Amino acid sequence: MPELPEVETVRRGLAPHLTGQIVTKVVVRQPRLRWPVPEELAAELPGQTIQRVDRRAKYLLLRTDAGTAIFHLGMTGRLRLLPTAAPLQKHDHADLALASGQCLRFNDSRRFGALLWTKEPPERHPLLQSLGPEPFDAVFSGAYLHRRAQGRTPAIKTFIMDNRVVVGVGNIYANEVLFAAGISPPRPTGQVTEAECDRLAGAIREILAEAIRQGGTTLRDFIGGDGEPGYFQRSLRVYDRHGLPCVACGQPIQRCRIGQRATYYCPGCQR
DNA sequence: ACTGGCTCCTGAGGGC
DNA sequence: TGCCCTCAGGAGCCAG
Repeated sequence: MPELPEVETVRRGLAPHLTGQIVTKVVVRQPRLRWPVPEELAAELPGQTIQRVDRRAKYLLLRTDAGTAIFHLGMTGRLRLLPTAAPLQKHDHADLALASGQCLRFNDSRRFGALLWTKEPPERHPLLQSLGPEPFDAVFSGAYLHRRAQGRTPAIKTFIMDNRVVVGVGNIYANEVLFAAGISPPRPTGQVTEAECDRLAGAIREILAEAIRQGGTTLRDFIGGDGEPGYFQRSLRVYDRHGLPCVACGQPIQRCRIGQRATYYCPGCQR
């Protein structure tokens, strides 16, 4: 399940292979993804040179002079560079064929992902325009979080997963970050102190940065297409550890649901 | 302006 | 062994 670190890992893996490449053809086999794949993509992208491969939140942006292709990997999306003639597998929904003879192939079993096309600057796309800061932006800080948190009653966990507040914190990392910061997930957002917001902002940056660093070690798997990174499995301290002893104090990890999401925490370490 | 709940989809895993 | 049910999850969307 790609979270921000995996999307960044995919971007870093793909960028050197895609930058400067000419897209020769777009093949869409299954246009019914999270949103329909726009017909303009296959009409307007071929012939264009990919100038840059960027990331905003969990969106990958392939910029050309005519427009930008936007990928979202959803839950199960995979992007791989393969020979154009590589045999198709189940759920191979789209190919961007390149002048090099390779193709960028999008596979997504659950179809929560997306492939879009915009002629406007992608920052103005409806899906991107109301996104909050990147966790590594200078404007993202404990003071920023604390200011945004004022007067909010829902759980702090829901708050940090809100893309309008900060991007890139999915369910797994929300659990891990709150454990690292020593904050109980159901705490009403407005009750979290400025000192706690400082810890929270720091934990978000550190845990995502560490995950990106570890994701880098599995870069070749993405490109080769025969594996996916398992880095987060090794580092998880609360997620999916229901009933197991807390790594810090030994108390059993508790599980509950917040906003329809599985939530794990240590009642001893998190207040 | 907020906020909680629903929804898309498929595959894994548990229970019987 | 096999079937059925539940669950998982990103994030837009809508109703209250």
